[in-house]
Amino acid sequence: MNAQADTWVPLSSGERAVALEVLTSGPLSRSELARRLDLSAGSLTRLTKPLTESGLLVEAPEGPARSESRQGRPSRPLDIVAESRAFAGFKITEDTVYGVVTTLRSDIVTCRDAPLASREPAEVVAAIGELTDAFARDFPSLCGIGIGLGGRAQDRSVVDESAFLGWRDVPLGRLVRERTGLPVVVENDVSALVEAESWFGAGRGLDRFAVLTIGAGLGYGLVSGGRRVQTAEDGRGVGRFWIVDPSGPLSADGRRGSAVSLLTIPSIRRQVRATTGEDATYEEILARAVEGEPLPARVVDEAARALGTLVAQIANFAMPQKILLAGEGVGLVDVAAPVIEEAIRANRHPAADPVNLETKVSDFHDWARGGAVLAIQVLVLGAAGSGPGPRAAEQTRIPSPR
Amino acid sequence: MNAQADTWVPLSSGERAVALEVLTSGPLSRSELARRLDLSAGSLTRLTKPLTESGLLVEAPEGPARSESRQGRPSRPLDIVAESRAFAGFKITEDTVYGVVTTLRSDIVTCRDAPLASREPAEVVAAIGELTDAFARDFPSLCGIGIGLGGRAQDRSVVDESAFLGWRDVPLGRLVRERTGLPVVVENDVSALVEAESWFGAGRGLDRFAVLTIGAGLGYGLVSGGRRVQTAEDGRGVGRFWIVDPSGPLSADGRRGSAVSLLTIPSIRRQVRATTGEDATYEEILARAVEGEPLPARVVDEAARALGTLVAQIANFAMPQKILLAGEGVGLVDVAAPVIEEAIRANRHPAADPVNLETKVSDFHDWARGGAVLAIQVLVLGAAGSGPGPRAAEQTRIPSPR
DNA sequence: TTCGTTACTTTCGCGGCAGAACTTTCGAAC
DNA sequence: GTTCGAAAGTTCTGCCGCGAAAGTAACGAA
Repeated sequence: MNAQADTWVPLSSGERAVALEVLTSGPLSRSELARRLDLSAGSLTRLTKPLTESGLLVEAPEGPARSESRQGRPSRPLDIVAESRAFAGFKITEDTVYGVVTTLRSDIVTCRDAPLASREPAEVVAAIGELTDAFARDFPSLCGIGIGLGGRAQDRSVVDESAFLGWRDVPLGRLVRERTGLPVVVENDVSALVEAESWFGAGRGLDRFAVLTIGAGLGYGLVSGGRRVQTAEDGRGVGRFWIVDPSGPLSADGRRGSAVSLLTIPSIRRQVRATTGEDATYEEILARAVEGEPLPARVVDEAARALGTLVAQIANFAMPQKILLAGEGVGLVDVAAPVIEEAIRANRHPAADPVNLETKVSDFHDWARGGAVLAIQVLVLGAAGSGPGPRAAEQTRIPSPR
Repeated sequence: MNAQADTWVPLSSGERAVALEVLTSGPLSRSELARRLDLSAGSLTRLTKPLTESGLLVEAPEGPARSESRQGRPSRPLDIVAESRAFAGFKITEDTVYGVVTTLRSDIVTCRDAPLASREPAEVVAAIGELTDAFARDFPSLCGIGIGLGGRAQDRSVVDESAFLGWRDVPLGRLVRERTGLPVVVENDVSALVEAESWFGAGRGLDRFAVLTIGAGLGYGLVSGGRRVQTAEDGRGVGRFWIVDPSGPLSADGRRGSAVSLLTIPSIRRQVRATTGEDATYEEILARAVEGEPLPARVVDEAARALGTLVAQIANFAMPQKILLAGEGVGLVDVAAPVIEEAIRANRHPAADPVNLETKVSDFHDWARGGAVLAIQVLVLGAAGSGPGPRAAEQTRIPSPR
């Protein structure tokens, strides 16, 4: 029952494939698994037996939805005991640490936040430590911590640089590990969100998948071959150099019409403030644009056009099967969908496949959940695996033929 | 010796992996192959033995370059007898069919072209037939035909639509097959070039690889996971809807600053003609821009900026390991490299990895070579395989873990 | 000569897989 | 209710592919 190992690494490659498939794609019968993994029915019996015996998989409680009048012997869906483990995920902002506890499936069980008096590493570690203590009281099965923040992390542990925290080379992973005694993963927040959506969210099972986040800044992540592509600019504030409209508004750093200057929440608020003189929240601006107030409407329209242009460029060049819009700034989509769609149309071939666009409003707890997913990945893959996908060793080689 | 099968399909998966690796990456010793394919030395003996016995692989003649003072037993590189087979590749333009014969390695052995009196399918088939007859006389081992053209092909056989030929639903594959008796593949020319570069050219062995072609039109192709991504807009004249500069010059179809209107050879010539009044060739315009003539220089500069912007967008969003610029219009790179680089810099994060950009001047025979590569692929993979990469069945599934 | 080194071959044994036969459990037809 | 077919799952067998280890071959260096 509780004979689960501390990591899935001892599982054979076939067993791990089964466990991962069940983890990411809900309860699945053995025959369905056989189809998905391209294995014979016999192999599935062999692979699932040790997994059910060790308690990692259980036969699902057979929901009442099984009234589907199918013929033949009813299937026995296998499921993971998602609640058997708990994971803590944190998102660090300028003034608050947001924390969540999730199940193995990354469903959020609890939220709890802590204000930050300062941005000193010690202060942040203390806040995370106290939150973790509280989490561990309620969830003794807590077995991993993932932390997402705006900035870059080396080896998923050391914060290389974080402009908004003013950090350089802070060994956050080690500090939190020493404070809590739990394994810790530190990663850029956008990267964590991309992993989370690729494993458990909108990008589940997709080969090519793109995420664009809109908030205080912009974020972009690409999944190719089922694995997130790592780049040198990850966590360094992407989008300031995506010039959407060379004749657009001039930003503080001397560039015209960058995506950041057109699309981020602070930029939109600044533009409205500059023209109307009054300070309004993002939501107010969107509401006033809907009501037809000309100045906010113009700013929002410009933002929507920029967003549509970006989405079209992503679709044109990266050709993902799906694009996810996330972050606190996606409210724009609700109020300006026609403009966005028009901009996409204007920048994309009419015969092209329609852009598979999904929008997900994310608050800070969703970002924290991304951190928890990293912790889940570490348990499942051992060490710093990144995404279900071809073996790491294959990354740079020519994949096998046919 | 000549006991090669008509297709590699009877080979086992491991054998085909070995043969493909040798085919695309020159002569390789068994131990080097073992490293690349992640197999043991013993397995390599097992896999290579039937391949050498059947004559598909031979021990390389051991070039004199082996003076490398390495210790131990000298390696016996294995090679493919590239000249054992010949392949015909064709590129159809408005007024000419360009033909080449290549080896198994896609090295061009012969070129021969035929003028087209009309664009009627019968005329084109006749021209290809005559060229093939001539090729077959000189190369009795000719065993496949690949045809590239501007347009879309269904099932690699039927020309769906081709605007410049004025064709719709022309069964070109069947017609040429009946005329020549050889297996025929028909494909969009850009797609063929992408396959060729991905297998034998700049994109060899790369997981993510992008190709941008500049000529009478624009072309774009993306390789992800070692396989070319197919899209609905392939062969339908891409780039007319990539708005690079919303305040750019107005094109005939009412759009401003599209990549096509800024970058293609006809557009550049038209712009120069409109401002100077005289008709100049593309090469003349480039030369006059270099000499400092203001009007051509301005047009060329704008084109270079557009190209740099596009390259940056591709790098930003598709994150390929390499971008290849190809086509007849890449002469632009020679005369305006600094402007292109500046535009890339302006549209890309300064901390990002430098764009791995390669330029390849392509004439029509290079396009024809792309067709030949398709024929090679058919021989090697059987039927319509597309690129070395994960098994086709895996395409839509979640790849196996770790 | 001898030794270490590297490339390749041979042999052996194990693990993972498919395939076939079988069991279980359902719906549908009679 | 009985029978049949269909689908899910299990058990068993055989086989193929791989790695591990030992053996052979061909070199350079001491």
